[in-house]
Amino acid sequence: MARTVWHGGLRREAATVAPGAPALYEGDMTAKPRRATYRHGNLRAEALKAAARLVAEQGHERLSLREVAEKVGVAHRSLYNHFVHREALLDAVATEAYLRLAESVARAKTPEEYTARYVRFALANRALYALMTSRPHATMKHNPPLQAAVHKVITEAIRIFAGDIESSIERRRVVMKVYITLYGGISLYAAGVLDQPSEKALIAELAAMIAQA
Amino acid sequence: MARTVWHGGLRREAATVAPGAPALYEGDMTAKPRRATYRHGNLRAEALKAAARLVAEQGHERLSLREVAEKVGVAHRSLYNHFVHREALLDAVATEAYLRLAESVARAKTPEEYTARYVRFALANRALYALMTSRPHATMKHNPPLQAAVHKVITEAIRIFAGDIESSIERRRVVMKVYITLYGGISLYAAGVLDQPSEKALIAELAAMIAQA
DNA sequence: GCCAAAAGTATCCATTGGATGCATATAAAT
DNA sequence: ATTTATATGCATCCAATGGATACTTTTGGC
Repeated sequence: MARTVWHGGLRREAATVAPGAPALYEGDMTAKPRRATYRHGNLRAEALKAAARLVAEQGHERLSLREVAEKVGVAHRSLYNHFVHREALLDAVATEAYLRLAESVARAKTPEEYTARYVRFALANRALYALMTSRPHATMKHNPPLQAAVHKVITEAIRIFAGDIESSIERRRVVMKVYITLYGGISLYAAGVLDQPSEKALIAELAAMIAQA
Repeated sequence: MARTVWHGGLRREAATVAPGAPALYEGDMTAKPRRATYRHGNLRAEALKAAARLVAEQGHERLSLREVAEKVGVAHRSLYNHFVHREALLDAVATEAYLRLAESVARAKTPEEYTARYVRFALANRALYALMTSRPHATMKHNPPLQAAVHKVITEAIRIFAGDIESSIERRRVVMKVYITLYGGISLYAAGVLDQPSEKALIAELAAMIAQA
């Protein structure tokens, strides 16, 4: 068995500091853009931001912890102090995105406006939307912040689409219809299957589908 | 820039053989459980079968070429003789799945039956369905076999749902509605978001949504 | 029979997520 | 003001993966 120990792109200068060494971080600030302070200060938030941008650029499947770490200037392992694993980081990114979406749809006053806001958010942030909808349902059940964020979006849908419906069972049915249509429509459109002439036309079409019956 | 893209079962460049090498493969048959024959015989087909099973078991994201190779008893690199890369293998698996689905829906005689067959296939083969719908649209455009397989499924939908519609534009609209509803409904149901009482109820609900207007 | 292509194999590479163990900065307790 | 705990950061290691290169063995057509 080959024990090939591959030391990635390791370029460290030999000298590791001996135990009990004097002043650390003295003069070798040349090697890497070492941060001024040992503590980062706000790693979690900045990592989240960097991750969100990377997801938007390359899709969540391609997000690598190491790339995120490099962007914010820390060792990749440091991220584990704030996120138990890669999926947790993605969950956190998704949570923030849901909150932004909720904020937008909360301003809707009509079914058409909700539809428009939802669709526009999804299409303006396709990779992010793909991430949001990719979170396994099982995961959500054990991630209160994420669950709460999703709930906000749904709450607004209930307010708009089923506010005056008595039967709770019927209310449920309506909301289901809303999301089946929105999710299906956006997915197919984003995938290029629906070569609709425009985003506007898509919105109109989906709003019409939802309005039926 | 080369616009090659399908890479179906195509073979790469010739493998210039260097002369006069010392004979390996002589006496050290002890090391690994070498297959009886050097040639596998039907590697492509068997790899496809193994891959399909693995996808069904663990989802397409987790499929590893090495695992597939091990299942069929070859070196992982051998798969590259039949599939240019991992994605091509997944495309091939998806293609076969689409053909099976097409075969099923082709037997449908009514809209309700089409819906039922489509939904049942998707839910009985969730991971496979996820794979099928995950193929990037751009990929499909350059993969004739996959494209053809998808087309068969759609053709049957046209026959069933829009057979007697004159306007081609209206026909398109109807088919779009069918897939928006089916895809959205199945995705949400499979994700656990729609806690419908049963598959049967889901089918009825989706069929009703499609039938409207 | 010869030989080029087809179909395998071993081996290497870069990159990744994650585990371990240690170092250090800051807040809390003394 | 020390001491101590804990949160946060780092270097290093590891196994796995997709892919590249180079080589060997079959096989089918001549």
